Amino acid sequence: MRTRFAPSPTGMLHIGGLRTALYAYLIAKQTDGTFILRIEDTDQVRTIDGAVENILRTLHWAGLDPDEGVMMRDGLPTEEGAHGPYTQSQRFEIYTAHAKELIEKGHAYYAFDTKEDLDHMREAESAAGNAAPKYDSSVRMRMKNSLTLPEAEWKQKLEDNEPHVIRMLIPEGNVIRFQDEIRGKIEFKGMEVDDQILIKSDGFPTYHLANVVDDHLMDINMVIRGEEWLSSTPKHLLLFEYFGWPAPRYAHVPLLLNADRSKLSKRQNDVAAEDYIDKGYLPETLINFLVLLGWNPGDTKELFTMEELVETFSLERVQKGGAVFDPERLNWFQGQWMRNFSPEDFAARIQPLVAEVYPEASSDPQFAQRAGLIQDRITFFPEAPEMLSYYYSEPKADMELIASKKQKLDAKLAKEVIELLIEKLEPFNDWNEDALKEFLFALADEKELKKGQLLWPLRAILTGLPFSPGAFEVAAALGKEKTMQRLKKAV
RNA sequence: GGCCCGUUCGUCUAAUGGUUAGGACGCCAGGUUUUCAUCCUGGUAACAGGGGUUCGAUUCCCCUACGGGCUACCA
Repeated sequence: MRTRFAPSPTGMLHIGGLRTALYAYLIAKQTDGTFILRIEDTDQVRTIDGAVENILRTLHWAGLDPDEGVMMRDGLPTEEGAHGPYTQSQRFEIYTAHAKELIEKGHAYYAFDTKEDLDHMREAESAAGNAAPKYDSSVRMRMKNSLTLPEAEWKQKLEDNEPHVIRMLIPEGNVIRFQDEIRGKIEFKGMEVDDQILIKSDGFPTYHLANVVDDHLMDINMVIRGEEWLSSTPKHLLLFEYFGWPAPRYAHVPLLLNADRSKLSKRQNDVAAEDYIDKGYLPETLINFLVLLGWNPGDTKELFTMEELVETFSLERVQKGGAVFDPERLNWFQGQWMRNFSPEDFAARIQPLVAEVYPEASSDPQFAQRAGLIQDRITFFPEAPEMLSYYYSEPKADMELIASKKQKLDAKLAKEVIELLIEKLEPFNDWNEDALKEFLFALADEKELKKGQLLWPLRAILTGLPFSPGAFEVAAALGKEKTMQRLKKAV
């Protein structure tokens, strides 16, 4: 399969776009095919500087590097492949030539209507009770175009460079049927659409023309795109027919929705993939979460690597209805993937982050062991520095933290406990987690203290944090010297 | 308004012409635990409604409702 992802460089990559790209990527990969990236920048007004770079960076982060088309090389966008250029603004002449071909074949025509002409037309149609005024056979003959103007006249207008567009001639009462890979049979009875503009007055093609021409010229045989394109598919199919080209197969993927089931929007959610990168989500998390928003493997497996997805993904198992984007579930996947790292990988990933705050961490021989204690406790890498702060800086444990209502521990008792700990630990030398545990449990029993009454102050003093790995673990990892120092300082 | 698409627990979803309608997230309860988290056990909760077809429909058909998309010289 040759699939493509064809975003417009109008801003950050949308999370729904990322999912569409993922599906297209998976279909290409599982057929040893080609995943192509094409840039659809035919709207010169909405095109934003840097958007292409952002899209490429995000796709790379997600593991969806294109095989062909626009891609990143040495940090700069470039193009590779035999079907280029892959940026539509560089294919200007191709579209013009194809539009002219359609005119010659009688499937398209020049129109010279101004914005005002069209406004008047719509007003008149509304007044006449036509709720959906269209530029079709019912009004076509009253407008200023090469279908109605004498040939000499419209040719003169062209010569005079009078502003004009090229419109596609939509036949009446046509029935278009096609097979959608996800939805099955789709039927449009009577094409109730405008004579679509193919070339705008600025000479650029519209989506419809550029998309069809490029999908053909780039040998795309499977178009995977959002559901919002379903209604325009008849126009595209008609265009393929006009050109005499075989049409690709189409798969329209369901939309991503807000909690209230409206189309996923900025107002209610973060919609840019970059927002999730910035928050610290792993690429594995986002890919895993997104692929299951609209697809399922047919069994109860939920955790998938990209390799596994390439194996098992299929369009037949893609859902027809839209899927609500549920951040809670996203977070669950994040937890799963965080815990999925081997302890070595986990330590290697967080070490640079911790070292940014505590340079000492980069050469800490005990780093791996210390990191291992927090793997189950953090959901995002950026939480790591704080969770390890007490190894590299003096914690601030005030009495407010040390005394704990929940542990039935007031300031007075806390003080006594600390003194007891100092007294008993001073001569204790078997300084490892298990031995400390055994020793301190026995001590609590002996003094008729609840375990929490003994251990909470120890943990609080050693870490200065309300939540952290356990007291024995930290004491062992910290070493006897530092442990005793901190206890003494707390009194 | 018109055209098109859709509808199973709150959410992501499975399955089936006959099932106690399954799993996961969340939530609740319990267990492990010095805290938090992890982990373990259990619980809560769904076939949009109405007609058909059928011995039997959540499943097939029709209608309705609801939701969504499109209806631009945006993609």
